[in-house]
Amino acid sequence: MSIRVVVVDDQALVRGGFAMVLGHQDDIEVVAEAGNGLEAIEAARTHRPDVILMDIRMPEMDGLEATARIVDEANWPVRVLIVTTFDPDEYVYKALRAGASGFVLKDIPPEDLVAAVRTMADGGALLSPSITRRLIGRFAERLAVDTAVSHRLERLTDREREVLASIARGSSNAEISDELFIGAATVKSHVSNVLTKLGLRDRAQAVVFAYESGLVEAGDHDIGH
Amino acid sequence: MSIRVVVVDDQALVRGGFAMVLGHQDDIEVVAEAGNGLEAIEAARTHRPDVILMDIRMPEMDGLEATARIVDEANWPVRVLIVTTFDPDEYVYKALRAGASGFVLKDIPPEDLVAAVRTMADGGALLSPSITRRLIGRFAERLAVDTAVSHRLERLTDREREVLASIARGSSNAEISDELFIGAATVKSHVSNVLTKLGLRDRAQAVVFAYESGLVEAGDHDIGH
DNA sequence: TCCGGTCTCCGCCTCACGGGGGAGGACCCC
DNA sequence: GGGGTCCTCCCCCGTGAGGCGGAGACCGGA
Repeated sequence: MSIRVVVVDDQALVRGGFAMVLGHQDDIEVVAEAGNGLEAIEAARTHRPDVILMDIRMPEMDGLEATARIVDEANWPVRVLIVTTFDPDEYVYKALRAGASGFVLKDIPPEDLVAAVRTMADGGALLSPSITRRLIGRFAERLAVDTAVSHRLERLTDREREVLASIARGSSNAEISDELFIGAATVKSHVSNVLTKLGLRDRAQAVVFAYESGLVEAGDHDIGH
Repeated sequence: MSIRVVVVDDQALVRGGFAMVLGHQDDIEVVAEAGNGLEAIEAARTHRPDVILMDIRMPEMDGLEATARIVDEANWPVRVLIVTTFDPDEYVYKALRAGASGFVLKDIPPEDLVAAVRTMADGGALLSPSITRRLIGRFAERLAVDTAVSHRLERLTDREREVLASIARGSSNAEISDELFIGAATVKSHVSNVLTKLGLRDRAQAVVFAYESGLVEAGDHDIGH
């Protein structure tokens, strides 16, 4: 069972180059090529490939939009590898958001591209080193901020941190009282202490602090209904 | 100029294997080996390598602690590649937090390890495909949440979104009034509308919403002084 | 033994906050 | 012209929130 690939790029030359490199591999078969997003969707429907090499800048419909639609409607495990000349952050995030599983630059060595396709077919994900670096950078940055600010968190007692966590969920004093099984007056004491120790004015600022300090993280809990 | 590498692992056999694979490359030179974190720090100081292959689980001092100290005190561009048998999330994040630039599993094919070392030396970063995938997953997840909740944001007028953004910075009504050059009464109107439209109770919950919806992101602005 | 920290709780006081309801002006579209 | 939305501003009113001071109980260390 070879890996079935569709190559999407508006430049026939580039498309041909990729197809040739991949086609020469025993375990890879280029089943179709497409010159824009619409053709890509059509090709995906018809051939149900394992992997799609997708350019971003194309006429008619760009690769991001096409990726989103293909991933959305596909009922088989298709994986999209974005292959582009440009690498601005926005493209990467949009691509990942659209459902792409990989993102590499066109200057990638042929053997690496082949390896990338195999990785994708195996269910893995892959980013260009420079892009991976930025992703890591983002994470490391956030974590660094976390550690820096968490010093102030240490000044709080365990109970006060619990109260702060409740505040950060949007709880009122009465709700915190229920959540922690303590009296309303006690909650007020704790809240006052938290605000004083952290140099904050009100619970809204406490929520900001909780998020910025990493005590809670966006996505930790649901909002609304 | 060959790439100078230090290999750190408590198992001599593993260490030897890595050293042999890397040593056979023309452009890579293994300048030292270490059996635990303390030795790693010492070796890093002495040899000032370009890349350090670092195991995590080791006696005396583990690889994460050693990585943190080395990266912290190094005044040359050293890059640490974590090479481990285990891949739980926590390790990855701790490693990146400690300052590692890469994270791969020990079952990596030799040629890939060599490529990884070269990537690191070039200033790139690298994660195992499975780990990259999870990183991407996290991002995609967050972005998905972003889009889902941002629908509700669209119900707000431009001015109301501005007010919400101010609330999310921890501003009081009076401060928002100054920031937006509008009267205090106007601010109250906007705040009321925001809360009503979003189904929230008070400004604290509005802050939570702002973070969870992606309107603001942790790290967007400073907190405290 | 006493001291300090923590957790618990009680008043009292002030006020910013938020709800309700209303109103005028600017703009746009039919 | 009329209807719609948005931004602006006003008053009244109730209450949750936060500051301040005090207090009893527990526990661990000096």
